Amino acid sequence: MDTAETTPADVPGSSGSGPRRGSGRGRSRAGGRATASMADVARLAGVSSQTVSRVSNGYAGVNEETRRQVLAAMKELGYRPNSAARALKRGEFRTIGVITFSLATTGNVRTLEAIATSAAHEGYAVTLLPVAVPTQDEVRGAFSRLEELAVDAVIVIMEVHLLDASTITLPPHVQVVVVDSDAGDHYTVVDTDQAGGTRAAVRHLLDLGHETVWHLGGPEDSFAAQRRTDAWRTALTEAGRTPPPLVRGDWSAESGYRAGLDLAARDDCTAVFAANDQMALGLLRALHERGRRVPRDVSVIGFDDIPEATSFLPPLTTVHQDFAEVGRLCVDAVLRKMRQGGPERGTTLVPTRLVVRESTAPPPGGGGRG
Amino acid sequence: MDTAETTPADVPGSSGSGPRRGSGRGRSRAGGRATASMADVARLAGVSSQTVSRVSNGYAGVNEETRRQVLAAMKELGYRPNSAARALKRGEFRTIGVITFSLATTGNVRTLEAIATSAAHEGYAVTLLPVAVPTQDEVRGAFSRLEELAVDAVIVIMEVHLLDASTITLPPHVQVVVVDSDAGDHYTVVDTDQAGGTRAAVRHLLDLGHETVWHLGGPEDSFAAQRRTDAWRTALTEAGRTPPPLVRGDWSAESGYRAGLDLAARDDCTAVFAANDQMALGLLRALHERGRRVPRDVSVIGFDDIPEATSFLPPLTTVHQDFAEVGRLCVDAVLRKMRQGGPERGTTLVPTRLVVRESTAPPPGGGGRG
DNA sequence: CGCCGCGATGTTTACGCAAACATCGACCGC
DNA sequence: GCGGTCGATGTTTGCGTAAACATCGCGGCG
Repeated sequence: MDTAETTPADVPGSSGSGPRRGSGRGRSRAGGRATASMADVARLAGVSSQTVSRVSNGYAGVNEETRRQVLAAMKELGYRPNSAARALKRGEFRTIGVITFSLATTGNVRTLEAIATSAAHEGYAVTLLPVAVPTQDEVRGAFSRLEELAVDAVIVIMEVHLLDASTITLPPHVQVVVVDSDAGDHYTVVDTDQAGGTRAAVRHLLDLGHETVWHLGGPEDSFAAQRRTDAWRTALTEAGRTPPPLVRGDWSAESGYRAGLDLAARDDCTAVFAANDQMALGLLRALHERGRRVPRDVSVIGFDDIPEATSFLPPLTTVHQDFAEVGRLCVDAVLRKMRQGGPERGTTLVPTRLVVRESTAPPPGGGGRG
Repeated sequence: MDTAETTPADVPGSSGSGPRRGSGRGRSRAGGRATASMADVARLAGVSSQTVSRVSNGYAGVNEETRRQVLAAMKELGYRPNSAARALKRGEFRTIGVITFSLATTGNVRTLEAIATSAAHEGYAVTLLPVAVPTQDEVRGAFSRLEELAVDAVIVIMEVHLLDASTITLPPHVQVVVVDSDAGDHYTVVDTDQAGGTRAAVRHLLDLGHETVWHLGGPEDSFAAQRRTDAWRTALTEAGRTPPPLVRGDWSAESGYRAGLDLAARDDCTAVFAANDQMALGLLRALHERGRRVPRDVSVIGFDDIPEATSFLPPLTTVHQDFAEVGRLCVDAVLRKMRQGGPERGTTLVPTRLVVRESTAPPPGGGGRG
């Protein structure tokens, strides 16, 4: 409407003057006019398309006056660079693929969010690739889909025995960074310092005077869970205590509840370290139902520090993980690898810290050594 | 006529054996060989690149023997179609962009997950576009970034007064579907039946004998929250009850806790409908701290049915939303719009249902009408 | 005074793929 | 047996962009 004066003929895209594409060529998708191309802009601005390209990419060596005209033409036509053509020409997509098995856990989601934000900041888009079932086949399938997909690099957020290098072929130029895995030897890995967090949690309980610490571990096939379990055992052993039998859940609150029912029945259980906050929640419920008060009778520590942890009954002492930092580092690492081309193996650890709230206290008997 | 004999000149695209790309032309990124193109495959298989294309796209009309040879050549060279070239040629990217403000709420995440899964199923990729701050500017920015991005359609998961049609320009061919918004008049909207769920919740409490139902609402700028609040008020009014003053939170458990502290102080408050489960969790804690037992003294209902709701103290009665279905329908709708080109306004509602657990009971006095 | 260099711009070309069209041989029916 | 047809394959072309190279005009300098 504001372009009322514009004579129909001098808006090129549509029939300009020559029989360019007027015939309905191009993709006149869905009844709408196709988008303007550089050539359209060039014609309107009275320059060559190469000059439009130069302006579009912010090159030096374009006369200020010319630049202004081109920009005006772009605006008038609503020109947007065609990213497919760009990608084809440049040989890169400016896109990072993220493969993830589940978005059910806080950690994965927060990491993903941070990745997306960091990537956007760097001018990269993020393509999400969900893997329905975490089987090797599925993962392999995801990777091969990803190859055809328009991505320059991949970040894998996943427990990964599934990531078997021998079965997965990636185009040589696609760099990979893995979160939360044991794949340290073959890949670049970014993770939180789970061992450190676990140690801090166990120490905290021991310092409060507990004889030992029980552990409600995560599923067997999770390396994160395994690492927490290992660290728990080590911390206990180092302190000269005997690790009680391991109790396992599957990350869900429900499984924590079931395990908690057992734990509640044992009088010698005065302190439990749960491998995540959800299970701690279920545990809390079980203990409550069985009349074991927290923290008076039993102390509980979680892992993750989900926002709701402050509202548990009682507010949960837990190990905080900085997922935002993990996401950021992933993007950094993968971009660095892309630019340098180097393999750059090894693991980057993001510190964790213990957040003490109200679910831990000295043991009932004569705790606190006094 | 096959590879070896091919005179350099007769395979134009890449000059047969000349200084093709070996010299580091093309994108010899990261030290690796560039990927094989159709022409490479064609040469190896001794066919034209068009035939390779036909095989690659599963066209009929290719001799079985030829097809086998082409497939073998593809395999040998590790050929992967270049999606940029494909997109350029076809004029579509096979990608759906998802704009979302936050991945902090269960609903958004679950919806996103379902979208990604459905999209993958349809052969579409999902590009994630996070919007840091939910201001109109930010949203507009996201949209314009999205335009340059390689997407054919957009799904917006967002509370959206921010989605002001007048300020947002989209390429005409990019279809939009909105989740969780009031934008019904201007956009295609998919949402859960929040009013229905709310009504069910209020009815349930009334049926148990409560005189009225208090409401812990979500933030003012959320339409989802607003709709739940409206429906609560309506349900109460229809039943001839007087809606008590509205109490507001911000979706977080912490805010539920704060509000709960107030609510706990009122003896006339025997039933609360919280606008989401997180706030209900905080509410539960506040009530517990103040010695008001749930459900004996006060009944509580949430909204969402997050997995942890079963492990609250007590297990939470709540309104279940089928986010997976929402995601699926979004993809369906947006794909349908793309193919038909139609505007197709209107709202699709996914049913919700009340899940009764242990946080609701007749009121303390002489509830249950007897 | 003609040539060089340089800044500004235009022209050509190729990225990889797939429609559109061309070709080519075999087989059919009359 | 010859035009027609059909299945299988090849050739040309162009999508929108940007690198590489070409051109053009101008001012300075030997």
